[in-house]
Amino acid sequence: MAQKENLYFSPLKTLSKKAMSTKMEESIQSIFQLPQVVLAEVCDAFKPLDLPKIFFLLRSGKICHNIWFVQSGLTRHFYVDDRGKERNTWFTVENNFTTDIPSLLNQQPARENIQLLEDSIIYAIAYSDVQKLQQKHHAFCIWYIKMLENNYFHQIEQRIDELQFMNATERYFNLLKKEPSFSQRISLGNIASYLNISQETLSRIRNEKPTF
Amino acid sequence: MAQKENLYFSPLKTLSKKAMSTKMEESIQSIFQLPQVVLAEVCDAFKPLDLPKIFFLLRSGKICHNIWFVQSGLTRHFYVDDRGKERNTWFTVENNFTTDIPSLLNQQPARENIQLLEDSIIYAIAYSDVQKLQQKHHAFCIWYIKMLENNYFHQIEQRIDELQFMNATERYFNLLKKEPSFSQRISLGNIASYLNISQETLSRIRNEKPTF
DNA sequence: ATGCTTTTTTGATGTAGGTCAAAACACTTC
DNA sequence: GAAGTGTTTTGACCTACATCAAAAAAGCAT
Repeated sequence: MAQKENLYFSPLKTLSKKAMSTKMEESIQSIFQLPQVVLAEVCDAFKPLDLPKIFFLLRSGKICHNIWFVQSGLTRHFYVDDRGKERNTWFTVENNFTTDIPSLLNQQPARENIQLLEDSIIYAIAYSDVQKLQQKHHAFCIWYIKMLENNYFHQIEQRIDELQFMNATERYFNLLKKEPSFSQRISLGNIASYLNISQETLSRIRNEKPTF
Repeated sequence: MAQKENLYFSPLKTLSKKAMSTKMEESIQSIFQLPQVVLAEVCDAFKPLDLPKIFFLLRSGKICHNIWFVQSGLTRHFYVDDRGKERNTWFTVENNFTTDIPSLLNQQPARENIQLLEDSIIYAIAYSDVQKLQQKHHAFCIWYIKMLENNYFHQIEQRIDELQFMNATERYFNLLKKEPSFSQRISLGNIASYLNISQETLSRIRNEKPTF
């Protein structure tokens, strides 16, 4: 799974403000209705980026400074274990916020990499701006709490459940149910890694071959 | 693991306000320094309870209305799986906040039970009061965000890691390192359930007997 | 101390899913 | 279309840990 990643270490292309879609505004407002002034400020803090497949939003070892909103496209979060194997921990699909929590909150080097699996339109907000907005606007705090609660907690609690209480087959079909598009968009190997199943076993599950 | 739980279905004993320790105040202030007025209001919203071992803070099927602060004592979170087996999902030790997120946030029946493993002093705040405080005090929002971030995220991300990337032996020693007191305070069976290991295997791990 | 209950340990056996190696398939690119 | 690269499938074998059953130990009440 060696990537031609270095090709893409060019500076981020920035979309014009005008090209900034209202889709993100909608996403923001659907979480909690912000006053127009605050909304404008929040949107202004999010910088739109048009990025190619294979680009790294975050590299292991670097400190994470952003929260991202995936407007279109797909990311995978992974780290390299002590045996050199890439381990996927998360995918973020369009209309979701994402970041690396441990690195962001403690401003410490990230274990995770965040890489694009598809050409994507991403809005990035600096964590320093998030903190400023928190200080400045009470309404933003409320929005932020709800964003964490809806977006983050829910998903993460489910993930624990899957890992703790489902077997390989159940994990796979559970994922298919939640994210039907994944089987087309993400390679078997990447899905297997996320589900903590070997490629071979996932292949057998997919083809309903019993392990005999 | 049949409990004599019903013995304790008496109304909650409430401690006098005077008995309310400053320990919780300290815990609150250590997360984020609140203005005196706000702090007073927050403390006032937390009701102290002196509860016996085996008491249930939350029962599966009920809607969770509170966030709790464990001043002293210990809780276990568990649910009963489809085969009738109790599955521990979490322990909360003194000086930590706890609740059942899925039930609290969506005000839906809980899957989890939260039960005391020791006589405990618990401070309970109604979620409705949390929401009122959020609306009323900007500072409280900031405190709340930090509380979630420090308290919750960090622990929960670690939990995913343990489940996804560690084997049984690693999970056990990792827990011992993080919570050395657990081996004294919590029965082997309860620890095994939390670690998602059978009692027998955990017993062998503890006694360094290889599985042959 | 003497039961009685609950928890922990030990041993024997079973199985889900991992690992290794090779073949089959699917893509790009020339 | 052939060659090259990456991905998926297949088969043989292995291992970590579960399950079942029974014994031993530890907590309790009386």
